[in-house]
Amino acid sequence: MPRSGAAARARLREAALELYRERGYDATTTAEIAARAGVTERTYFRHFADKREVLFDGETELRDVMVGAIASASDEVSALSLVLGAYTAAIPLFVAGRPTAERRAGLIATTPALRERAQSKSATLTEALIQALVERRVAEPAARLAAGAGAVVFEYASRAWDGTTATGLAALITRATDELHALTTP
Amino acid sequence: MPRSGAAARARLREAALELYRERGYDATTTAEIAARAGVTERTYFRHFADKREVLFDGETELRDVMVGAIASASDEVSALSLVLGAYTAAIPLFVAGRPTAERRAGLIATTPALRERAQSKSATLTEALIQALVERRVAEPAARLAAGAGAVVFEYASRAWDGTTATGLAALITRATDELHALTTP
DNA sequence: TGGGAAGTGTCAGTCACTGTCGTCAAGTAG
DNA sequence: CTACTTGACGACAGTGACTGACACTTCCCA
Repeated sequence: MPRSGAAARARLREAALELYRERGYDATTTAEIAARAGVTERTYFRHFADKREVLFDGETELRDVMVGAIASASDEVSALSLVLGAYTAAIPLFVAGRPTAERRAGLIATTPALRERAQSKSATLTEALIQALVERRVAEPAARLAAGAGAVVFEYASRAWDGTTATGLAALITRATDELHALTTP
Repeated sequence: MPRSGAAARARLREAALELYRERGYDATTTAEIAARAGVTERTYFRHFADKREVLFDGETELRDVMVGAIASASDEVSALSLVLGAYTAAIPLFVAGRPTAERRAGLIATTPALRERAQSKSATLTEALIQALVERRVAEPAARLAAGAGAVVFEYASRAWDGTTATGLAALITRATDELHALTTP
């Protein structure tokens, strides 16, 4: 293998996060990001598809872990359990990524273009989970409902999470599921 | 009042939908849309914020109807009932918009940029419903869970809908809620 | 030691989107 | 009927995101 390019990619990630936070997303250009990372603008676009994508690197790893969790789960569990198990399996990734996630959170929340991309990412993730469920012979409509419900439950649980212990988040997930169950009871 | 501009806006909507379907979203320029509508590119951007937004005109009307349904609902109903009632109140809009919605559906599904915008729109709608619930003294965390669950339920129901009768969709919504209840039962 | 794969720089070009200014249509007040 | 106001529109220049093509370099492997 020739030059890896991983170092430049990491510098681009860090440079973009810094600049977006310093001057705001709209006020920074991709050329400035590239300059701070010591590369050309053209190289930026070889690593990231567009101006937003640089903030969402590593999503494929998350997806692989969760899809793998569904594929390798034991039989005889409900569709929702598979989905929630996938989110639980991903908790270590969330704990590890907490420091940078915190720096990104406010930025994404206050920038419409980035919020849009974040929503798209989680929708794509849900779609991947549906696909994984279907490959486990779960009927597609049921898979969609389970994956959607799992996403809502996880988002609800992670909002109440203090970000420290993995077991804390796991407990919040089961509690959120109970609340959803209660909510749908007539 | 001077010239209304509503006619030009409608022509732009129709021209964009036609061109996007004929040549694809990426292969059509905003200048071409404007030309077919008989206006300037600059006028296009006075009516629509960007190249995608032209396909999502009329979302504010949907939001107003649903928020209004929550605000004017009778007391003593659960948060989820409020949300599902809002979707039910919007069914006539879905029935009326069916013809154009069908032309947009395939286009949006096959164009990543448009899918992203569509997801963003439904997320914004969910956010508006949360706000409406909070103004009815529903606690914010519970409001988020109810609005999220309602969105999942509605999306699940509308997928199974044949698009003809309003009562059919209403029945599918209650059935989807039952299935979600069953799904969360341990 | 040569050769090929992958990363990068350079340059030209397209197109989405914006600021600004002048003009014109359509109401309204006098 | 005239003058004035209010928005919609056209014309034009400009910025910046993103792409295609080509040349060059670096590193690994045969």
